[in-house]
Amino acid sequence: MRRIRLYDTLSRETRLFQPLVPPRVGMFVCGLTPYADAHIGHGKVAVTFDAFARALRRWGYRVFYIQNVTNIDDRLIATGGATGKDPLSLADQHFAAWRNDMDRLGIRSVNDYPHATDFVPEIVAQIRQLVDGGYAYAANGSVYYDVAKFARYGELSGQKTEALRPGARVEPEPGKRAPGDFVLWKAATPGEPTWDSPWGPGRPGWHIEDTAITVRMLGPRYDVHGAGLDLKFPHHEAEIAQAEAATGESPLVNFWMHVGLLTMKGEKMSKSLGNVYGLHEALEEFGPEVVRFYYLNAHYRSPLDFVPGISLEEAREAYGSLRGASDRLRAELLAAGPDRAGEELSSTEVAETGRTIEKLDEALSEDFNTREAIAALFSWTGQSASVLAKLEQLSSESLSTLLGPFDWAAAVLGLCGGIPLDESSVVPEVVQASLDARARARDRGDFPEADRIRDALAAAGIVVEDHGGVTRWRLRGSER
RNA sequence: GCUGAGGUGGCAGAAUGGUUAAUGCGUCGGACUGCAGAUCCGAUUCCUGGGGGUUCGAUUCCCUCCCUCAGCUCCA
Repeated sequence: MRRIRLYDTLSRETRLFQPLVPPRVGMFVCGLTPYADAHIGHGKVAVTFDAFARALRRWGYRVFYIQNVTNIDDRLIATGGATGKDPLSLADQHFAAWRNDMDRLGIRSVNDYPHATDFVPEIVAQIRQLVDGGYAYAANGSVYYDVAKFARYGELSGQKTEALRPGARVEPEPGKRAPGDFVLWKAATPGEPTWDSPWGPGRPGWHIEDTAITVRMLGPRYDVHGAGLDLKFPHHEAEIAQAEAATGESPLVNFWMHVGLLTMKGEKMSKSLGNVYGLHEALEEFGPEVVRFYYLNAHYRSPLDFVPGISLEEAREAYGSLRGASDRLRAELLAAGPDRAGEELSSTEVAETGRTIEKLDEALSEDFNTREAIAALFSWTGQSASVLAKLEQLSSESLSTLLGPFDWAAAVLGLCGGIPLDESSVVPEVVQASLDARARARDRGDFPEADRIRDALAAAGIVVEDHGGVTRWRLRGSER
């Protein structure tokens, strides 16, 4: 098992990663409230932890990764009410769309998506523990967490409850003992979905589902909790307070991993600002790998500023050269078959390739530095340029060796994988007929006609390139 | 105001108490092309927010100031 160091937000230090029960790793990532479609900020979190889980698994850890779905919540009820839809089926719809986008993004690591409403008995049981333990109190059919009873409340975020800006957005609900207390169980309001509880009909508060789920599925303590930085307070603070008070065990989480937020031209994305860029649109326009590359090309804890019309375009340019090299390599190996004889790599080249793979693992072992790994991939392709330029002379074995770093990238980062060219959508014979016409035009020196044909093909998304005496074509955006 | 994360070349973005501070994009040359693209070769050697301090040596450690973003009970 590889030695990994990880930054933990709670202790504010980078420490050796030691799972509670190696090689198993329990991992929980705050999921979604499916009241709207995923945006590119959600994609960043998803890709970060997808790649992180892939890396751990590559290193021999047995990762159990779950992501919750808050399918009952104020926003769902509000959105449902506005559109005349049942909140639960609204949640199902959006969750289905979310899953489609995540599949397209290449998210493969999540083992399960537990839904809040499937854990109501666990939620009620945990609230009861908190009430019995004196950490929570009932009022007007609701139950609140008494923040003052949990001494470490605020430790994760460095907040002191008494220092919170008074009155800001703290609802001065009747029944609350202190403004900072948060709701565990919300008394029923007519027309909303409700469940029975010892305190009367109602529904779960926002924070409680996570700990009900994790205690049940991962145990009272687990290894990794991930989410966007914006959830640190109050949500994660509440999770700690709930779980640790309910189970009596501490710490709830070994490593808190908070992902730097993605901003839009320097500002937070939000519906009220009207600057939300949908993940679906990004995938449509740039394809999954460019989007993944964009996220992974920065450290996960750094904030990332998204500028429409620039950020993903730059990512496409940068990623294109890596993708191009891996495509050529994979295509050549496919053409060569497994047993082609040919030039062998020098021992230096073999060693460099092996060392590159080692560098990739090392980069991710030090606080999951994907940017460093990508830099190593670029360096290696740069160094190997002369070899990569004469692939048709190499043996199959040499080609396989050279594929090593790209196979690593495919497995862990979800980049530079199998050839995704969707050539079935064009008819090769038709393209070839055009190319033949162009070749005849070039032969007789009619370059305006040759260029007209090339431009027409380009307009259809088919890029024509002359390599020495050979003309090749490919679909534009072969990274898709 | 309080809490947290940041400030690195034209841009994006790593790293480190010590050889020329990665890598990529862009730009500029060259090779190859009818031209272009792709690819290859080379250049872009005076970039670490300001000011102090510790040190033989600071971008890194300490203090201080300035600026940006986020959180302060909807948020990934």
